Amino acid sequence: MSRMLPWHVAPPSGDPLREGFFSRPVLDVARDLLGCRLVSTVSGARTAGVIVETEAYQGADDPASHAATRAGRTHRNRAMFGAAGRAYVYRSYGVHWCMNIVTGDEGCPEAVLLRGLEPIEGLDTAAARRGGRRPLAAGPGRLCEALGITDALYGHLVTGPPLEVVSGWRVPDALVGVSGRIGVSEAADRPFRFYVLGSTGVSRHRLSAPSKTEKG
DNA sequence: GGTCGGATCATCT
DNA sequence: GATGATCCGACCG
Repeated sequence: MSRMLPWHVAPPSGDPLREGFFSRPVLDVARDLLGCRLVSTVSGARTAGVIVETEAYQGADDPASHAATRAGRTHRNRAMFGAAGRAYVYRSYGVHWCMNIVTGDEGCPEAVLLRGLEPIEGLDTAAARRGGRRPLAAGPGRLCEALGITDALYGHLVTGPPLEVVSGWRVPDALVGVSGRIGVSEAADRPFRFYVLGSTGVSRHRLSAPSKTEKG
């Protein structure tokens, strides 16, 4: 069941976000990214969608993060330690690309995983990239496929082409859902996932995630 | 409607 | 050598 949302009735408008938007605490950025647009220009094709689901990964103390203390700084996660506003793209399960935006202060490895969006521009291109499969961009792997995001964009700033985040509508608190994180085996219960209630771009996933707190 | 197993490989131990 | 911030198709009801 989908809800009527602002971008369904009003033409998109807004300006590219600046790096200052991203050099804030990761939870603030994750929440405020809802309603913004992600625009990619890859191989001459422009595709865009409204961000409707995000997940925060909070620094070295976060055991679910690729940059947890256990792992430390590696070749893969080096972008997370860099300046805010850059893309951290990685390969998931050897199959999919997933994209984060680095937040916070340089040296502090925080990032927001983009988990879902509602495509609003370049729908034909996105559908072709997805081989016609639906949903188009609900879920981090699908999102990257629909927008043509690969590791070619690793470390790129997201403040201008080929990949940029544009301000959109401030999603009211009443429409923002908060939950634990999906697919992680540790600290999954931290309320670091943000999504737009009623949006078709929010990923569906298996219920009854295994509880990590159970003990003998 | 739902639940389940396999794909597939860069990365890290 | 094991793991994983996922997705898809098969199968069951």
